[in-house]
Amino acid sequence: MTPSRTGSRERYRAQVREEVKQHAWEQIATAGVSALSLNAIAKLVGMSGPALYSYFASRDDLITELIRDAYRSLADTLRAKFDAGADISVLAYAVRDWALHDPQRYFLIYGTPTPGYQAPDDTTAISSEIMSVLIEAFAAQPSPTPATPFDTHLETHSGWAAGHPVPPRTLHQALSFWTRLHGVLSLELAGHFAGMEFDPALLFAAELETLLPH
Amino acid sequence: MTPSRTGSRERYRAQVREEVKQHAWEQIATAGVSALSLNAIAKLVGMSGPALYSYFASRDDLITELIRDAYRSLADTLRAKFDAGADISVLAYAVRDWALHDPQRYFLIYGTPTPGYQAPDDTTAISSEIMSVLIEAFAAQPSPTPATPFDTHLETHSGWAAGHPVPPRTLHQALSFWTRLHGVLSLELAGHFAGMEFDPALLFAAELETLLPH
DNA sequence: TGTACATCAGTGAACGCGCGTTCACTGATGTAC
DNA sequence: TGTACATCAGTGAACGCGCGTTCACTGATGTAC
Repeated sequence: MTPSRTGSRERYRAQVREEVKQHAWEQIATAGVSALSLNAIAKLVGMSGPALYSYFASRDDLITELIRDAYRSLADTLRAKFDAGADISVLAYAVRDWALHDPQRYFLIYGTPTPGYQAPDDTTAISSEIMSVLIEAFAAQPSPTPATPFDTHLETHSGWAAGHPVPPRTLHQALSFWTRLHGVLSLELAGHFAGMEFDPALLFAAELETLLPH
Repeated sequence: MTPSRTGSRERYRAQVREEVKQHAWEQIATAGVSALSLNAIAKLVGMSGPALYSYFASRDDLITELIRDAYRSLADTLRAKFDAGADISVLAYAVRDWALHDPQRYFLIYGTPTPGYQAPDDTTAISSEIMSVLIEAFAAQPSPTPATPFDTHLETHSGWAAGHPVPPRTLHQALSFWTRLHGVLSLELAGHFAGMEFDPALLFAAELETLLPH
């Protein structure tokens, strides 16, 4: 009500944008990103199709923003946990929870890439924020695992981790954390373990175990 | 020419079906499965849109057949290699080559699932054929790695591998083979290592190494 | 070898749909004096 | 407190598009006597 100096219109705009995104996520969860339709969302929000164009420049623009938000959400989650003292194991389960909470959001980031789609710069920046947390977390724990040829390779190919003066072994651990957990999670979420009676959570735990000092 | 007893019309039909699939794969490789269009394919094949309906019942039907073919191709590749004496390491690189050869085919199987899509029974059968080869391959090599809690869990949850009287440890190895290699491959193919200078092939090799007796 | 018939591949028109997006315009909301 | 003006959210009509799919029909191909 009180038309504040910072603009009540702006607050309203932000609110509508959020509501649109909310419905967009629901559509993605229900039928996948390819079924996302601006007109359908508009109807759900209670507006006419064209009205959305004053909130988002285009359909692709909306999707890009959802991707950005997804990266941000994961990065912030991990950063917060780590700052609160979480170790590798806790971070692993944070990733797992995050993924299980909304599988299609997970796949929007880590699933099938659209050929030709070029991610904006800032999402790759957020992506490397995630790597940073992992590297810091591994740097903070003992690393008894022996060095491999890949570690030697990393000695001369670690410019991407320049901000982190850690041994290659640590970078390798962060990469393996990422790939191993993604391996279990994405197959689980995609239903590839259906028909096998085992509990995916235990396979996840077993993979995590391989990443910890024993 | 010689109208044979087995039917030259049938041979022709099979030929057209193959040609249609060929173009379908090209479309998928170029713009992803969601961009696959029957009318566009028909044009490429030199026919009218509706003509395809005597070859495939529907668009979904065509896609399902492509999925089936993809599974078949991977299963046959691995089975052939194994029968020719391949060990775990060779099988791993066979998977990698298969994936790199046509990333979108790989993602059609192992990528983002379409919510609500129910895979036909025979594809899950082929999928378990793939697991069979892996289990047999691990059963044929020494397994010095120590047992884990997940192995104990598998003792009572391995009905899905009933055809293979092997210790749970072997099943676990086959599962880890699958998840670890998929982890590296799918992130690599999706471009998530872009910007990092290391060679994904070496990370793949390092992950493979963890699966071998050392 | 030739004719009569059945089969079937492919066409073209049509249906209905929903999509993204543009544009000119209306009515309400906030701002300034 | 009241009026005059600028801003801006949202509408409705329209454009053009391509999609999957159906249907009645034509012309060619193969089959049987």
